Amino acid sequence: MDTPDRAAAAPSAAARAEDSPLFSFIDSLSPIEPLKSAYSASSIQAYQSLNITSISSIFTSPHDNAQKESKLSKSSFAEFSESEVCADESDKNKPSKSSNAVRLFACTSTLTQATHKITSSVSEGTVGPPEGSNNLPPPGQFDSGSPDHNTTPCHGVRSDLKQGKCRKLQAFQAAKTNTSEKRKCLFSTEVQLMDGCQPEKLNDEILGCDWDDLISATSGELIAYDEDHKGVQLAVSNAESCGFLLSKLTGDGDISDRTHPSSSTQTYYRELLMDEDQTENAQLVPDGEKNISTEEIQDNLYEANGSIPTGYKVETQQQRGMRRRCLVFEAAGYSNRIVQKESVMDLSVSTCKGKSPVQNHSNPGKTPSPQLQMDDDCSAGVFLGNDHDSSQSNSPQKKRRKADNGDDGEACKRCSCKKSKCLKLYCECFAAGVYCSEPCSCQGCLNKPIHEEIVLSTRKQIEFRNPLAFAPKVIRMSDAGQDITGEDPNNTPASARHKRGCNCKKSSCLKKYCECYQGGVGCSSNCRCEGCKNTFGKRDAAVSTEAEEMKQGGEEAENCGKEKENDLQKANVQSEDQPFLELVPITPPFDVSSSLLKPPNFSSAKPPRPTKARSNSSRSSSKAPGAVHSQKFTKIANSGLNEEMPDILRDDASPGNCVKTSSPNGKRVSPPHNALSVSPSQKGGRKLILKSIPSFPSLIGDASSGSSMNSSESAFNTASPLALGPS
DNA sequence: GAGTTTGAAACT
DNA sequence: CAGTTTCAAACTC
Repeated sequence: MDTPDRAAAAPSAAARAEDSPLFSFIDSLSPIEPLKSAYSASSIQAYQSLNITSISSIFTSPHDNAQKESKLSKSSFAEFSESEVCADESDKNKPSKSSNAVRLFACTSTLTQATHKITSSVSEGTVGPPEGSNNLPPPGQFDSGSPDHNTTPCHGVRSDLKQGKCRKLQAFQAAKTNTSEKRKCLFSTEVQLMDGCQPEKLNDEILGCDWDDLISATSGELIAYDEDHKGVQLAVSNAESCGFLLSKLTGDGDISDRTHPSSSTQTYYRELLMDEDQTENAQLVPDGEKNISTEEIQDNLYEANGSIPTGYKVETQQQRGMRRRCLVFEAAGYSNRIVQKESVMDLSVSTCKGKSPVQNHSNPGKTPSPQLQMDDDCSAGVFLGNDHDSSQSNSPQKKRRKADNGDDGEACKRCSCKKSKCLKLYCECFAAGVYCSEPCSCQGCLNKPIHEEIVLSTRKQIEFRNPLAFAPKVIRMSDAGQDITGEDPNNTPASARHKRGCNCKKSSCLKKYCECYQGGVGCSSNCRCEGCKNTFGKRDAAVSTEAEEMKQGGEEAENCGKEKENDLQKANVQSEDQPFLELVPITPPFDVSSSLLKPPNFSSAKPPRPTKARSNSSRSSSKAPGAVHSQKFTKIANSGLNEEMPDILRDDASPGNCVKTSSPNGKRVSPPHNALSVSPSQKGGRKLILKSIPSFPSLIGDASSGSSMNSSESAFNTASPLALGPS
């Protein structure tokens, strides 16, 4: 990292963002790194061998985290405090101040400065160069981790954190082969920018405190690399912490001036402490001190973009949005490519939420260049507005910004869970398959990327209990039909249905308590509502209509006919928790169109409910909704999507598909999990339609994850605007 | 903003 | 599987 002859690489790196080490690194941070690698024993061992203290204890700063402290999920406190707080606050467990740590910080510092420089070169005056010869605040400004803050409880290292680290490490390993030299160039150049400040020296001067503590947790993997690549890879592989520090040092601009959180964020932070952690952490975290979650550190990798040349920014924003949105994709092993497509999708489709915090705080006064314009438009803000940073969102400014963006409030509205930890379907975010994000006001949230394992396992459990738990609640066919085919605008919302059906009693399906009404669809026979007055379509009408259809469908295969008849009877007696057989088959195309092809609809609705892309699952396949409602399906398809549907989709369900299905609880039925695979034996239109579901791969059945992933990927591609394009 | 209502989700 | 409880959103004031 201190090779002088590489100094010249910095400008070129700035100019050629795509070739830059950081870019490569970020690019390598695939969220779907194979879990195996993430858990590789070697990685974990290397990490564990470091006797790492927690990140929370590392980045505890009462001042320098105005931007981020409010981002802290309360879970960060709760999680760490409950089981992982180590009472021993002494230094005895701290790793000795290692050269690695020194290098890391030095690297960070240099990177910071270099970034400043690069950024400045991109847009002069946008980000003032760091102040002071070393451009670093005095030790006092780095209260976090300072001896003064040794009272901060040192937390254990979360296993998921380790895994995440290891995963990133793997990613880095994969990427470093091609980019290590470039990184070296970049970072060596950065060293040159330090005006002769030696890393160790810098560390000694600036830290004046236990920065080794700060380093230890996040630099575990880096240290492992340090042997081979010295500080270069150390810094790069520890981009998270580097990013964190970057944001501290540069992203937030002048630390001394910005260390004091805005009142809003501070308030938020304190609310976090008081509301949830007062019983757990309040006494452990003195007022004014702040722990920085690992999640936050992850975020900082992206937030570091604030001081990163524009060329990097878009890419990392995509990554950011990716993380925000692809909760399940990650777990299911979606390819990074797919995820990126999703990101692109977001860019083109998603609502314009608040601009990125990065942009806000890192590019003050920037004169937008054509490119930096790109960052400023809504597409760029989507991701950051969608990410799980909460600090910015909680500022009135940001909220106002969101409101100004014109989208209805619901688009930005998120959960407010208090007790569910956002790990139950009560949580809209969790139910939607997304991580909680800044708009959320949840408490004790575990629905965060950092709690990925918990989230996924919980999802699994819920899915196991109810395979359709995460399926879209409402099938809006009218929008889809209009969007895709441009036909029949008279396709009323009533033609769509709430899949599971509501159970309203007092709301008469006239209020948003009613999911059908909320979804803008009429009630159906699936509903068990009383006194239905759904303006989008009453349940009684739906039932009678379906009854007629049933009768007309007498020529259907015998088994299917029987099923239908039974279904009709059930509907008529209004006592059956009829699975959403009726419309499940059409869900995918409609969802695709409504959520992906029709931005207005997208934005006006709640976070798009992820449709389940069912992959192989004996459970579901054996209980496939079948063709009980094949005629309905056909009718619907003809009315709305016939032109757009593949021939196979227009095919009436074959008798073979007439499988009566039932959910475990009798209320919900899962579409075939293998619907995504285009198997000849699964030629039923339903399954092929499901292929289009832009949804999560089933978490059920890991054994089929491979096929699941593939099929999900296929589904996703189909769902993606990119895939939907003429190409 | 606090309190109430509501119905889905979770639990037993 | 039905009844109950829990939960958070929707709603009202």
